[in-house]
Amino acid sequence: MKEKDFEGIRSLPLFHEMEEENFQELMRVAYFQTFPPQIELISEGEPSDFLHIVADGMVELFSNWNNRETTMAIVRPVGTFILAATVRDAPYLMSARTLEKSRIVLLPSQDVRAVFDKDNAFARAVVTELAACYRSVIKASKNLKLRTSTERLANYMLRRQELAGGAPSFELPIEKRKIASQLGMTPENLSRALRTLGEYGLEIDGLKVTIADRDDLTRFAKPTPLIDDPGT
Amino acid sequence: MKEKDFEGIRSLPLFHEMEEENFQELMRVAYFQTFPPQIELISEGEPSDFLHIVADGMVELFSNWNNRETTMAIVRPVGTFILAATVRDAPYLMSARTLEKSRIVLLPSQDVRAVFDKDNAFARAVVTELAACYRSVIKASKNLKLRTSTERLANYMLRRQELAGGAPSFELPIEKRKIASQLGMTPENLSRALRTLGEYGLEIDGLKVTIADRDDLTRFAKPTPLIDDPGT
DNA sequence: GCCGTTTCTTGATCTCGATCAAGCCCTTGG
DNA sequence: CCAAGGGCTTGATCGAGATCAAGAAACGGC
Repeated sequence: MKEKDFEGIRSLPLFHEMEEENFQELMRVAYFQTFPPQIELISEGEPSDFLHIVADGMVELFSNWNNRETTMAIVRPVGTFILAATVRDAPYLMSARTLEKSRIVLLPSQDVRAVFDKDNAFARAVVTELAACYRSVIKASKNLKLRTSTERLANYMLRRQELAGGAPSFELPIEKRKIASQLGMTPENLSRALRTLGEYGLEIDGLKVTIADRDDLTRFAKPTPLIDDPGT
Repeated sequence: MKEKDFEGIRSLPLFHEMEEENFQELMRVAYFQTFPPQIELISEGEPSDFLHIVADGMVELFSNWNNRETTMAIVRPVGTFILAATVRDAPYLMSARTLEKSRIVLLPSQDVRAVFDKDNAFARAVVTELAACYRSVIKASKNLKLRTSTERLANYMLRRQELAGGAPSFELPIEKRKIASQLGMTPENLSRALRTLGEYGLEIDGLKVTIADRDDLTRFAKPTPLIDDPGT
């Protein structure tokens, strides 16, 4: 079981170029754990003892303030989270919970920092990864500040369609309330915004979305790589 | 003139620990330029040819979409910007303009990447800096999603007071319209929110702010290091 | 298969914030 | 000194989104 995970982790850009010896060392000290759904893995404010890797399942990153809560991101296999806190040895800024049964790999932060110090390829990969994380949050921030909720939803749907392979019909990956929270809106509002997007050829039935005319929706959504492209 | 700047730059965490030789190399290939106010230094979407350092003056980072514009951050001496784009060799996600007469140091991105590859101390510093940038954007995002505009303003004022040394009276560093845009609100709304904060002991006259009772304002603002602390 | 829970939806209402418009004040340049 | 322009404030109105409430649909557990 562990060996299967090794491959997946090794294939991540973050671990792909590092020395085999150092990779093995990290795997040796790693904890492999399976969690049921709805388990809070970490809480914001706690010291960052582990770098987390989602080997299987799905994890939600969220934050609280003054009895309000918001979803910051969803992490899917194979992805990592809390890299920045690990690097800086600072408290977590977000909490994390499993959304479904998930297999999580925990790398002790101090070991990650130790390998970082002696493995240049790994150090480079950490920098590249962090820069990517930074840019994706900047994009999320632009999305929030420059667009209305319906515009955010339209672009979200276009992106989901791409990730699903481009077919006119596809399934939403998470419940709508989480999508709403991620997009900075209420579930009620999401419902209404979906009806609004019907005017631009978007049909929804449960979690199944059908985009009749992509061009039509695109004209409304006005996507730009400087906000919507996950890679660059 | 240049030598004076050297010290300021060298004192930055980003450049402080690197080899003197490599630092000198970077300074040798750097461009030192003074710009008048309101000059657009870079535009989002352009390739990232230079890492920028604000040696003197003030620079606004902003973004546009669909005829809307928002202020993302203000960079003050001595601070850098566009580090993530430089590292990834990816297009700028934000534009930048001078707000006042500013002296800017431009480091060619490829030289920065070259030094990064051979100087471990610099590489480590880049990672630390990027992690800090990432965390500050996450905080900004939480601020936007979890708070109302008046709550954001109250916390902004508390932070400004700290940065000004803690005295009851202090001056705002930029025009209110920029503050409004940074906080994700309109100038009109900022004006009204300031009046609202009067109920909690905040007085404003032009750019001069007086906080009569910090505890009172704090009870309303409910600041938390997980959103408002710039350092951690 | 049924019950209880939770999510989703829809409608009504309200609040926050945006927009539009006008007047004031300050700065800047002639 | 005056005129022009821009930033700031204030009021009125509008619109987006939040909240409250209730019913419908989906899901999970026994």
